[in-house]
Amino acid sequence: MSSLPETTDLLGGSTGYLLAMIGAESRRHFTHALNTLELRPAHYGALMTLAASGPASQQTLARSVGIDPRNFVQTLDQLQARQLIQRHPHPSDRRRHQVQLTEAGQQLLTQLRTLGERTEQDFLAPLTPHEQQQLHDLLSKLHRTITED
Amino acid sequence: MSSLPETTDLLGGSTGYLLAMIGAESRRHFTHALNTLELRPAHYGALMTLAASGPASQQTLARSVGIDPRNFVQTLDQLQARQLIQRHPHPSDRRRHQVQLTEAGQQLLTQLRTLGERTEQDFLAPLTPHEQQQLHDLLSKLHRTITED
DNA sequence: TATTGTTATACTCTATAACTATA
DNA sequence: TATAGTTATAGAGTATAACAATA
Repeated sequence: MSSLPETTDLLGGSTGYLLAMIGAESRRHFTHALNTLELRPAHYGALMTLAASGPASQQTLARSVGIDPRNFVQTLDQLQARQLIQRHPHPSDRRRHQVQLTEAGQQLLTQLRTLGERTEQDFLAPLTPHEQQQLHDLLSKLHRTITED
Repeated sequence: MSSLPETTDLLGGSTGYLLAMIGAESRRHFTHALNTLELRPAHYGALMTLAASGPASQQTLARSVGIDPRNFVQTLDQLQARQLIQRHPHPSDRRRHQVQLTEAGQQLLTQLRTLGERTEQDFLAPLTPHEQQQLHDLLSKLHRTITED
């Protein structure tokens, strides 16, 4: 399904339900855009987080992206197969793998960033810039409190 | 994974990503609450929409809930097996099934409504009532424009 | 004992193709 | 030719259990 329920339904009265539906739609929108680069959201999250925070262990990275570390192994395998990331042994802890971007991975970042921004602007176009800022602030506040637990 | 990524990550700068993550978390929260009644979100959507709009065809109902009609058949089968809904032949169109709540289904609604409200309030607790209203308005506006296509 | 990475498995959600019976 | 309901199937996302190597 690519379309959301009509506005006449009563479920739309619930903010929680709206949040779940629009969140899913946002993800679909984003997933579709990433398809042009043959990437999925988890790949995007991994690459962007690596770019932002530098080399990290798989556990740290997985938690930052919001993916279960056990399900993250395959995601990294796929990125490694495309030579976008590398796994190195951690200098002092032999259990860990230090994950980092390759040159190819870094080169992809420019495209990834513009694609991300364009896709987001496309999705949020119905809102004014001020409303977009409001939405971002409200979501940030929710996000902050939820993750504080 | 039951926890969202930390606030320090750069993905949180993207409203679209926040939307997708918090939407998923809202759904998890809601799914978990519905578990106490051995129902899933699709069941909840079907029952609440039936209560609001009265008897409807499967197609109409599926679209109102936001589920692909092909995937909706099983959902209705399960509700019917628990005798919460009934399928009747449509009086003038023999292709259609008229779906409606049973008495048991209607009796469940009270629990469903209080559970829905309590769950939503729990999730949105970090926001003030005014902020909750703001969020609802913004999401409604997005929802309306998206479904207008 | 606890943690890192891994494999295997399962369940839900979502998406699509193909069929039937009716219109 | 189009629509309503159905069946079957496949993929992505998510979750859990169990294991080896290491701390």
